[in-house]
Amino acid sequence: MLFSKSCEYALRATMYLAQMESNEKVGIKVIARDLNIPADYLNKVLQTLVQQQLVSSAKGRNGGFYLTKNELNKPLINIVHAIDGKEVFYRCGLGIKNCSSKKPCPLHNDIKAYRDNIKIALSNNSIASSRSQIDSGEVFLSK
Amino acid sequence: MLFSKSCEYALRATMYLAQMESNEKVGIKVIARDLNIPADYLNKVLQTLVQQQLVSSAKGRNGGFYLTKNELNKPLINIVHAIDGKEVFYRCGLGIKNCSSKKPCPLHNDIKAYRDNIKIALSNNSIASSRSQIDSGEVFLSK
DNA sequence: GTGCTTATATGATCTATGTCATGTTTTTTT
DNA sequence: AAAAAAACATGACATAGATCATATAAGCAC
Repeated sequence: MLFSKSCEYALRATMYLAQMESNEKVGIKVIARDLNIPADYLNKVLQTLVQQQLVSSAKGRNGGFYLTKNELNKPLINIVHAIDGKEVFYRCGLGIKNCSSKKPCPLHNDIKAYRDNIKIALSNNSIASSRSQIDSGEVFLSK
Repeated sequence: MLFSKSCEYALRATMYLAQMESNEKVGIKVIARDLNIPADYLNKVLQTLVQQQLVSSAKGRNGGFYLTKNELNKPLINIVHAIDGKEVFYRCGLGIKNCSSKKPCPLHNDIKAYRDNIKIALSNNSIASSRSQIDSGEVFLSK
């Protein structure tokens, strides 16, 4: 439970969109079905991403969600920041207010080391970079 | 937010009790004040630990919570298992049902490494082991 | 044994998160 | 221009987690 459910949905949907051909729009129902996520809820999450200009959308017939080239090149961590904020990577694992590297809690170093790891991975990998991994069957977004 | 708040409280309270002299009982109000946790809520959490025989308690005047030698030697991970269950260490970071090492999600490997390490640290360190670190001022449980 | 102090048990309330439902606006098609 | 299809916006509802509150039971001191 590192990320909120909204954030998990956001990451999966974004990676899903990254698999599409450039500018191919996908309707919310299709995304929701493919990823096994409640459509109305995912809709709400994606709206937030659209507002933050991390995902694009088009209304009307044949409309849907899609990623521009510019958006594809943004790091995945932007999605996390948009939904869960930056705090997820810094909050003390024991909930201690003044926990820091100078005054660490007993779990601080272990938790920091590996949270940093995820943070770096999400910062270095663009949204687009997940595409090749998924295409090759190396990793999966659903069964 | 790796652990639930209840679990954070449980870990902190247990480490706190580990600092006491053998068999010294501490009332809930004192623990709650020192750790800056709502007393009634912490009370509930500690009751669970008592039921699971991870913490001991005594009723009546001069009663309170304490740790036996046997309890001091148990690994910290028992606390996590008692409150949050074993699942915390295994649930997919993107909430994908069938995520596994054989069919990993894009974040699987990064998250796995992160959590395994914490799991190992909590498994290898006994409740008592936190005492020396805290005594020496190396780590802290509150400001 | 009486009274006080403490844990124990239970449940009510609050809050945040997640889900569902409805209506509105925009765009395309005919 | 009308109709349909889609995102957009808003709010109601459900659930779980966290907090607060009250009553009960057990043990100690005198």
